Amino acid sequence: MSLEDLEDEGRRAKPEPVTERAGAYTKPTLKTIAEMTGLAVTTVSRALADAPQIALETRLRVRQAAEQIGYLPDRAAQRLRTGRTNVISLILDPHEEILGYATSMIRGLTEALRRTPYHLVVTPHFSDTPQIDPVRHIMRNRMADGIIFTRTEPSDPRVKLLMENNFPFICHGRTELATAHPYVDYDNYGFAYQAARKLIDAGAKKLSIILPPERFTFAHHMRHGFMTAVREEGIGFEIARGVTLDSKSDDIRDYLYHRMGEPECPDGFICGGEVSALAVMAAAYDHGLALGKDVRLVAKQTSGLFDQVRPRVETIYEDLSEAGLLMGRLLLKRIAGPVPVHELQALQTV
Amino acid sequence: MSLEDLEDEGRRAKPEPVTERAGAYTKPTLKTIAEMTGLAVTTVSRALADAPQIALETRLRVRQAAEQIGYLPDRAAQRLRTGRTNVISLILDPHEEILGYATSMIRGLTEALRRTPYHLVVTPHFSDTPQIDPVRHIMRNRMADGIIFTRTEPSDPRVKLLMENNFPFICHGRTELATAHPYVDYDNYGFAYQAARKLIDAGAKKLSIILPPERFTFAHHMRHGFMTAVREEGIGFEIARGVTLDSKSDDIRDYLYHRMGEPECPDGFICGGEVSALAVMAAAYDHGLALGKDVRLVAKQTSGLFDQVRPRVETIYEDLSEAGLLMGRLLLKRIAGPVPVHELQALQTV
DNA sequence: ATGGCGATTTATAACGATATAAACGCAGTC
DNA sequence: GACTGCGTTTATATCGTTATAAATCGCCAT
Repeated sequence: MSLEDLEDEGRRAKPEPVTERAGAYTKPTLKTIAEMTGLAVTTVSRALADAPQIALETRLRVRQAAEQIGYLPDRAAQRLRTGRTNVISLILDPHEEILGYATSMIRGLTEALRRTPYHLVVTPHFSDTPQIDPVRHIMRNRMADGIIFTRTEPSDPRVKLLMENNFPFICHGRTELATAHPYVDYDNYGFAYQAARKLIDAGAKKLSIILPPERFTFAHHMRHGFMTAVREEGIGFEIARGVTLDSKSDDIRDYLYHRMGEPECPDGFICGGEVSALAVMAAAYDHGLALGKDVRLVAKQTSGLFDQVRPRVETIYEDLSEAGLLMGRLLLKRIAGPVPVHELQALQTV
Repeated sequence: MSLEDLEDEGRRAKPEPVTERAGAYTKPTLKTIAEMTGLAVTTVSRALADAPQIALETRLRVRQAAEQIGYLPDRAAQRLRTGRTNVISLILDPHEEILGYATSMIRGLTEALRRTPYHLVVTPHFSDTPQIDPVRHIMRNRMADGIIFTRTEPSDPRVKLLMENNFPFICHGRTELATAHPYVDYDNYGFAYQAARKLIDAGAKKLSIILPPERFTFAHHMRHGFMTAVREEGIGFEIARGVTLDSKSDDIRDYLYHRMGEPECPDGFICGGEVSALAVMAAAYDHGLALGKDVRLVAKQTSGLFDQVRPRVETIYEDLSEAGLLMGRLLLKRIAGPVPVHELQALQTV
């Protein structure tokens, strides 16, 4: 159905074109349908909501009329009246350079929101203000029906605030709070554990891991998995000092280059991110060290990037797109009504 | 100011707590301020709009009261009344795997929208429906005040539709339409031209370029820049057949691997994307060809990725974050009022 | 006929903001 | 004292939707 058809329908429906400018396209509303069918606006509204008090025949007639003129409810009006926004807010730190991290998640989220009335609004969180500000803002001003955020901390104030106010949300990552809360997380313990075992199996004698910043819960998970593996094997290890996965990639490379020139340097590296893995490779290359022989590497893979990286690097995959999908689905479920918390938790395994 | 303070203010303002549940936080509205100041709702509205008919003293008093209770206008109500949505819609194809492409642009966009009342809404366009659908939908249902989209085509129907309806938009990339339209674009002609010259200067004897899909305008620009350079130098060349920058990276690598095993293979490659550049490197590696000696490469860089890639690769930078910033600024300017089209065009130079 | 009942439809008010036109108070003028 | 004009404030209506209560209808029992 073309735009022109719709205009025609709109005009035909209005018997008295009083103030209507010729050719002006007027958006169909409930009133339009009411005039078409000779019913009251209220009836049309109820009919479209499929209320059982409205005669079945009327409901069908109304639905048909609505379809004919391509009626879509006005979101602003619905929102004003009902208080529901039909918006899911994704809080993103636009300074995060994390390669494709957000993109993958957005892909999964939009997939989950497909064919629902929900829109995805990206709410930036600029790091010069407290993390909790956008959350408070969204809650206080009813900017969304649900919130999604990432980079969860052990005693994350955002989680506390949202739980206290019973506001629907899903976060990427877990807290260490006593009360259970909704989340989608990746098993970073398992990642680090498996990565360490792979390196050991391949013959590495001393392991090193570059961790996320300490303030994030998943840094602890990774460390724990790493420590468990090295302790089990009684192998040498160290944890990269002064740099994290959030450091500028040049800084990571500089650190590694420096470290590789020192005695007792590790020969097995674990990287929780693709860019830092490339930095390891660059540092080794600049030292003339052979990857897979002098130095070994296991990286977390979140995109197709490492399929093209040579020499080939062992990777463990984290599906961020699926994480987004899960977060979207769980959030919609939570918004629809009260759900036991454990049904709103998902852990992606290695 | 804490949430509790706000509640207190809210209650203090209401002299008769009739239906108000104790402790329930009620969002401040114009009415709240009206009751606080003893003015009419209309006056408060006009005062906050800084209308000159309202006495300066009143304006100040109202503004102070608003600040005190942390008043923020209800977007749904404003939208319903004024028809303005305060929303910028970014149309994204969530199936695009383009690494960080969207993220960079979103970063720039959110920066441009910062401290404005505008929100960024990501509108997915699933490739199983016509490209124009989301545009039409946004226009017909007034879902946004302005639209941003990417991957512009020579006679892009989206541009036509938006121009016909005088709807504010900026697209990333240009059309070849007769009528000028707003855009932000990167000089891909210059990119390909410079890339070719770099390769020739480095001693390459036969050049190859991997182009974007033909339907996008920037594919033509790239080809043109490429052809101009090779013609000027009278050097051998070819254009990758059967694969584009949108192909799966494995397919690109397979194509290149195959090509590198044939006679008269190019020894200089131009890649308009980071993943495809890695694919070139992988193919060369798998053949045992030395990069920078047997095979040369110039890549377009849109992230910090290639700073860590070894051996070092010559790159030309495209600032997508800046593109997003520009698009945001220009769109806001356009929304604010009519602007000559040439003031809404920006070309990022190489 | 009268009342009551179930099934269906409708009128009214409200959400929170703003555009429009009207009203108000107070000066100065005739 | 009535009139005009100015600066300021306010009442009213409206955007499109929906929750609530009220109204209408036919039909059956009284």
